[in-house]
Amino acid sequence: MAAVPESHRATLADVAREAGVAISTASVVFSGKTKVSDSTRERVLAAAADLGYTGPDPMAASLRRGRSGIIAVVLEGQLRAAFLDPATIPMMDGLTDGIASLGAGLLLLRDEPGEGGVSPLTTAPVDAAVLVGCSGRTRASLEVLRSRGLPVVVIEGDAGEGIPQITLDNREAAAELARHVRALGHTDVVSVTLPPDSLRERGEVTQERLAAATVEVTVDRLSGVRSVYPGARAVSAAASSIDEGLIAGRALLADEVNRPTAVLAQSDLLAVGVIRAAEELGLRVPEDLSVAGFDGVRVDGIGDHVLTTMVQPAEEKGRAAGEQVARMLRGETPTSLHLTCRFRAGTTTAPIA
Amino acid sequence: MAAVPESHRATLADVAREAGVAISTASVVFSGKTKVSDSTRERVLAAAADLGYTGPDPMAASLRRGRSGIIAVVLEGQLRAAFLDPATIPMMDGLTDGIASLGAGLLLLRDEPGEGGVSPLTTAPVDAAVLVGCSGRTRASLEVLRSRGLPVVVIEGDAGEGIPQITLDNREAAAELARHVRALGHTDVVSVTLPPDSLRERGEVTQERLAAATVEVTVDRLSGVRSVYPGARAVSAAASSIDEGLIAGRALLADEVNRPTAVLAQSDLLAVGVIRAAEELGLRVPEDLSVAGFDGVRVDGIGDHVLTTMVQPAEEKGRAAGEQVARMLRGETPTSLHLTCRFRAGTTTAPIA
DNA sequence: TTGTATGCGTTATCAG
DNA sequence: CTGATAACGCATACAA
Repeated sequence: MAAVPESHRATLADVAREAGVAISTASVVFSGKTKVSDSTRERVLAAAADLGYTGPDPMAASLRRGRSGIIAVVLEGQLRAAFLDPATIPMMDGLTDGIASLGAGLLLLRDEPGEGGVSPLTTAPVDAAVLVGCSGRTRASLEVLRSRGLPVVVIEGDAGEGIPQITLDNREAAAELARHVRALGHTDVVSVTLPPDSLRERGEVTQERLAAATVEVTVDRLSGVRSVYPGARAVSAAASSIDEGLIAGRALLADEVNRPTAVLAQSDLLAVGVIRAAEELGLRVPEDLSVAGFDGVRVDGIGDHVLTTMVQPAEEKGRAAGEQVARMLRGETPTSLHLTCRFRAGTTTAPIA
Repeated sequence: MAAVPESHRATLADVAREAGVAISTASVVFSGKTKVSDSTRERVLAAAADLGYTGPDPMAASLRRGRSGIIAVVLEGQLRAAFLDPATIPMMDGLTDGIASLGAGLLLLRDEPGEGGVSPLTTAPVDAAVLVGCSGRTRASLEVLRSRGLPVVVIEGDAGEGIPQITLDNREAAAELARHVRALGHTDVVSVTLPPDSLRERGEVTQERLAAATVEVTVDRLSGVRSVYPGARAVSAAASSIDEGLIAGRALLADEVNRPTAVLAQSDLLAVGVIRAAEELGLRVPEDLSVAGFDGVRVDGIGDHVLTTMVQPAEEKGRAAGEQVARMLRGETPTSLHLTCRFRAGTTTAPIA
């Protein structure tokens, strides 16, 4: 094998010349789209090896076929923010599977304009895009993508006309959980919610605040709870994390007089935090306090508890999005999907004493 | 704005014709590489808006420029496996920063061959690649990338000749932590390690097992501990998680007779698990047991403890890799970097009683 | 089965 | 400041 000349990488033309065949023939040897005699193939492959040719140039191939083999995943803000949600990773794994039939890769994009002021969304060679949690700026990203004529799928976000989206039955699922708790006899229930808006302030979720809320999932899940417990009290955390749940839990449970008998947390992480707050205060879960979560992701550090929760099909969410992308790329019409969460009985809720 | 014809997206040629200018002129209006009179620019922009032209086609531009604006991040196995390590996300954020000057995006690739048997590594239109945790199959990926003539940077992995790599002073950092503990008077110390190999079995780290270990970081950190505490006992966890630390901690601390006075965990997550195990058994940290971690990432759910640990420059790791990539792309010679961890005194270690 | 001819949509060079 | 022109490297329809 000859050394690779840094100056000029070998091209198909070089290989063809070396092998004494036409460029198209050499091309076909690599794409496999047409039969080629064994002898020719070998000659071509030998020439390729000799020249250090490792296959068609991806950029040239992309231009020619009109496909780059890359799907964009558009997340809000910093990566670390997006990955704070434990459902994100399984979702991405599902997405990877969903687009596996395309042999495509995932391009991680933030929805912020980059250095030069131009968003990578405008300049990235992608075949399609998946928007995750479409709110605020993401809405603008959608416009850009659409105007480029790219297939777009939205996961859990307000997409608008004619854009396939993957949604969760957040409201109904929250209601189911609430009914479970009601069936256990609880009447004094508080909801610990995700941040309702980008302000991310802790505290009571008032009417005003709810009216101005921008995070759909927060609103939906709370609405589900209140369909069972009208007017139920709700306090919001500043983020979805164990520590935030702990803070909310401490505030909630410290007041012995108005202490609820059950807490419905809008995420498993928050629920774990609440449980920990309860334990700190000497309350037993579920004997003294029932706690339910939401998401059904594997939470590290929960120890022996099994959280009562609604399991969301996180991986399925990604896979579905990927499949719709694949369909659109094949020219088929995509469909929106509404996925449902599944109730999981755990050890953290019990009949009221 | 005219409707976008699905049949044929407008091209620069269309815009130029509509605006009555040469293609090259229209091109410069978008690239800004040359002065253009205001009047011409406006005509071109107007024509573009009219035709629904949103800018140069990325694939064509890529081919022409020889740059796709995409950097590959090659991770081992499933995404969820890679993201189990809490240092991964800050690392990715750093990487994003590091390549910001390139205006490039990150393409997530697994190092497994895809559907058709051909790895995306061969066909993805990327300008460079960052390999994370180079072991086993990743080693083969390196070959592929190199033969394509792409710049490659390796983060925490065995890269081989002439490939710039970003490494951590795992051994020395572990030793520093051990010295801290020794200075506190502890003589009975156990190390809870990361998995030494892909078997991921829990249990005593024997001589044989250590000799057959494949995970460099595990070996290095243990070696650092043993440079201070020769022959110190070590038990391995099956993964880096709180729950695994809990399991290891229970096993370690249950035996009252041989109970160590200090535990050096190879990750913060493991350390938190050990602390929890101690608390379960009624041991106070740090009064009855000192526990130190490694990584210095923010661990959710740790409550009020501040872990004594070595803070690894996770974000810096990514940034450094990104910067080296940027350098190589600019034709400059890259350099390998050896980053050092910083000791952070917390509330989980104390002088021996 | 193999070769011929086009053009995918740009950008860079250079002349006007 | 603007325009003509030549690649960039390949994949396909079609002819042989």
